[in-house]
Amino acid sequence: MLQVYNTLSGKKEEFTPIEEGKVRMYVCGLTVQNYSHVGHIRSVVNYDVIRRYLEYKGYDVYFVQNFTDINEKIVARAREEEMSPSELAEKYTRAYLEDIARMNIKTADAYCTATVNIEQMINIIEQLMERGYAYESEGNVYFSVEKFPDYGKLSGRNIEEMDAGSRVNVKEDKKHPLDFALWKKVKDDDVKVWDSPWGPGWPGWHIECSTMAGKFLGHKIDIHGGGTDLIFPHHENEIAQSEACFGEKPFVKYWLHNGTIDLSGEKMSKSLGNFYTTREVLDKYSADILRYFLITKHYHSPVEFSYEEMDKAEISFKKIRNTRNDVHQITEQIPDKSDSSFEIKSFLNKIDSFEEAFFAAMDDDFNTARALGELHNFTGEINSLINSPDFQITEETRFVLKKAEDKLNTVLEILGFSTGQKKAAASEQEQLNEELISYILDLREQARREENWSLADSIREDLSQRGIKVKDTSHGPTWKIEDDE
RNA sequence: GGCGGCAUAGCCAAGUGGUAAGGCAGGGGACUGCAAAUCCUUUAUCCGGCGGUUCGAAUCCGCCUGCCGCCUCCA
Repeated sequence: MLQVYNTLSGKKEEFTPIEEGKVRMYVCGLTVQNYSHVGHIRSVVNYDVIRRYLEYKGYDVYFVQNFTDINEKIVARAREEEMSPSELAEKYTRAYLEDIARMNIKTADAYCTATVNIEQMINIIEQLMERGYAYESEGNVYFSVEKFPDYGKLSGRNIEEMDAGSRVNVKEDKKHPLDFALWKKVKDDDVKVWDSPWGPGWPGWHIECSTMAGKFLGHKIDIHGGGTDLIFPHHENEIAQSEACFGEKPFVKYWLHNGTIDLSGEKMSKSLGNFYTTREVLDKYSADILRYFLITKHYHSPVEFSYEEMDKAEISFKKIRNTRNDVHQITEQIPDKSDSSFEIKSFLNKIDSFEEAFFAAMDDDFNTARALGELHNFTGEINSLINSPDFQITEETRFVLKKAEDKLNTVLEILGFSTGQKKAAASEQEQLNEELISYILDLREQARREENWSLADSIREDLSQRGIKVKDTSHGPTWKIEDDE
């Protein structure tokens, strides 16, 4: 049974989608004003894993993500880069899509942007005004929080307390300090604005998510995700707008929030200027390692990013990957013998208990940290088995290890790691290459048998120079094309 | 000032009532021509502090201390 922590209730709840077998999922994307940073990518990886897991469990998931492509920041950044806001947004949207492709993120079923949905937003703002939830003031339109009794239910606040403690300068044209903009008047002559019944301007930030979630997923959705820093006011305001306009509640059944990435104890963010972009980290480490680093912690917790910890993650992840590769090498080989006295049947139980433990962890609010711990236990068992002195490759051991390999591939796939096995699509050229490498290694084995270590070592070194890493094992040499790790 | 969260070994990190997963680093072995990898073993009588509830708490309650997030743009 899958349980998820719902910010709305503050508890873990059993996950049951609104419509059986289907999951409608909306995740706040980013303001496309710059390259994505590690904090963004953590969020993306997190919901990628959640989505993959839901799909693995058989749900038909429809996943939508937005881009905020117009606001004051975009305009400011566009000036800096001397281009139009739309050009800037396009540039960084494209960069983002490149980043997530490198990260092996499954693409959303739909991406949406604010600027192509202005009409729908205006429509919703009009409805809110008709229903008395919103008012116009000097060309701006605000949502009136006092008209929405549930305001604060997500973030656990109430209007009176907030009002008392407010330290923010309040715009005088608001009826209540917490009222937020649905439509903003913009008088900048150099910037493209949109016409509206209230004059030229552009939409407030929050309305785009209500509008687009409603448009693509309907008025009630199963999962809405984002960073903890969006709980208030962004998601609180989304609830207010959507429930007030569509009249259905709850707008979102499960609110999921991921923790932020910190640097030296402070939140990594563009406004603080303390961030590492996704691409600069990916220039140093593979996507798998960054992903591993991110999911060894529970997704709610804040995570301190550092290259020291990335180095540890690299070593730790490679253990898992090496085991997967070693097992694969064995299952690909022709058995030495048809049978032997080596006892392996009991290992099937270990495969089963691993499976059980792994999925129990994932069912517990997507506890990837625990799941990875179980994975390490399992790879340890496998290594212990295949490295034991009397291990032999027989039909039987191969059969059992094939099961283990399949299990490993399944969980690595769920967690979104690259599976790396591209054997199926090997071209003729690749096959020829493989045959040549096998041939070279056969010659090297001959040299080794003759204890011609200098020749054997220089062959290994030369191959390594060409990106082919050779490893001598008790079952003979293995090789692989070096990845960028 | 308000709301919320966190505090587990040298580091990272699971664990929400039954007696401390996992990874990194370190110690000791093994395997090995070398390299790479791997295995075994070891490292918290204790979970920020003080009280309380309980047969029993890192886990529940109270107080205290420290750190962080949000309340302004933010994944």
